[in-house]
Amino acid sequence: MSESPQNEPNVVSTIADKICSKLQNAIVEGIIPAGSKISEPALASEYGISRGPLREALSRLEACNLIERKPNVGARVVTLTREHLVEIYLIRESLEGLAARLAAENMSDKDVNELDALLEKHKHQIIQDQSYYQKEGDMDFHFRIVKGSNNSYLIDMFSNDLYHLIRLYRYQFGMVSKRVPRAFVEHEQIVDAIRQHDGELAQFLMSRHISNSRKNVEKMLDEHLAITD
Amino acid sequence: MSESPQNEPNVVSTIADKICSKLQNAIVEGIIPAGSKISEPALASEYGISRGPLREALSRLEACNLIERKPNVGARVVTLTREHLVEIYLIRESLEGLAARLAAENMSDKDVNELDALLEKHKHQIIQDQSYYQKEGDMDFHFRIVKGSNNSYLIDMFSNDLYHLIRLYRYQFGMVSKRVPRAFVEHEQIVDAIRQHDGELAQFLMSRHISNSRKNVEKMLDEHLAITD
DNA sequence: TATGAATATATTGTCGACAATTTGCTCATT
DNA sequence: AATGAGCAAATTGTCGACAATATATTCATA
Repeated sequence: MSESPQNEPNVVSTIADKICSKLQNAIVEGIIPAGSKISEPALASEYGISRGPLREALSRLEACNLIERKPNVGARVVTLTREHLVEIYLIRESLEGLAARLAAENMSDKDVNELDALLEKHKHQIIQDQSYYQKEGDMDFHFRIVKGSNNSYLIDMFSNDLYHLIRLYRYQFGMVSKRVPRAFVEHEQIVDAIRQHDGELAQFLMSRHISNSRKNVEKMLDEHLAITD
Repeated sequence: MSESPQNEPNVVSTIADKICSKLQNAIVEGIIPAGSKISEPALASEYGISRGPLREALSRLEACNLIERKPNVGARVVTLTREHLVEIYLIRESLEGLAARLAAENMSDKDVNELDALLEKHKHQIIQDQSYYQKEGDMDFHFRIVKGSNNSYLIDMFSNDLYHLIRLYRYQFGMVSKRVPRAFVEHEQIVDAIRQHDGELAQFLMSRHISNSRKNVEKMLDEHLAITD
């Protein structure tokens, strides 16, 4: 049910919580279009709730950079730009590089084995359904390593802010790349480095992995824009 | 008036905005003690407002990791731990390293000159008032470089989340170090690298600068704890 | 016709009251 | 005296209504 990366059953009790999750998905999937204005009365009646919990949800959406709010004016869904996407990738290079280093230093053998099992699962999924791996599978891998860092702020940033932004751009720019086999090999290299507790190497490989991914995306965007124009 | 790092006059119009700023300062300065429970009715009447905008403010405080909320239970100010402080420093090493690199690539000569002027100002302040440089002066320098990165998410994270957390720990652990002269030299080195548009070097120097700072803080905490026990 | 002021409409911000849930207390039972 | 069930008090979550602000429209004037 829940699209959020945390494993816990996620018993979202309050209305604000539920509506926040729904809105996150609605924005990611473009049901509420990028750049569009958000009307509080309209949304409230649409979801059958009052404006109180809705505004609480909007606060959180603002915090995770999915909407922008101006006092006394209202909220808009963010507009997607190539520049912002690059900005996000640069931050991921830096932050997930750190995460990989810490994961290499901290993860137990048991954790590493589970990570390996995940890769094994992905190997089969790639054959039968590349698109799944490209979306959720890749996300699972990266989030697993962030969790392995054991740094609460890192985990927090990833699961609250970055996670939704990454999904948003994946969904709406909807790019399917030829990089899947290459990316999978890079994942294997990263896990190897983590298993050997080689933090420096894990950091280097993770940064480069995301950097490669960024360059690939930039190239695709350029080509796509060239066609569109 | 405003303690926030952005330069704009910061015309906070809405009550929720003002109360959020006030609460941020109150928490940073320990007026609302770390680890204490927050009573919505009590706070609301204390500040002479209703619970609506207060809850909106609490949402933001939660987003910047100053308080923790549990549904149907309430909010508590975060508790300060050595581990969390180290986590924050690690993230700063990574993120501000990136910021320095981007700043070296992007900043105009005019921006670099202003940064230099800031250092010159600090040089005099150190002589007459070390404590100022150690708190706000250091913050000014680091924020200036983050802004120089021109990465909106980086700027956002720093000014919304990290900024307040850094101030919180500085205030409450209130450590005054002997590192001021050394830190100043490191600042100069970083600016030099930025002036030469040597991104790699700027990143390395900034990461090491924060890493040194972290080690110094860890050492001081250990000594302090040793005395306390 | 174009521009701008004045008004009208709609939207956001704030408030106080009620509902739902949790916490603390009382009291009976072992 | 200690434990636990049941009840009372307090706190959080939600709602609908009102106030303040911004946007849209109307109308007069150049």
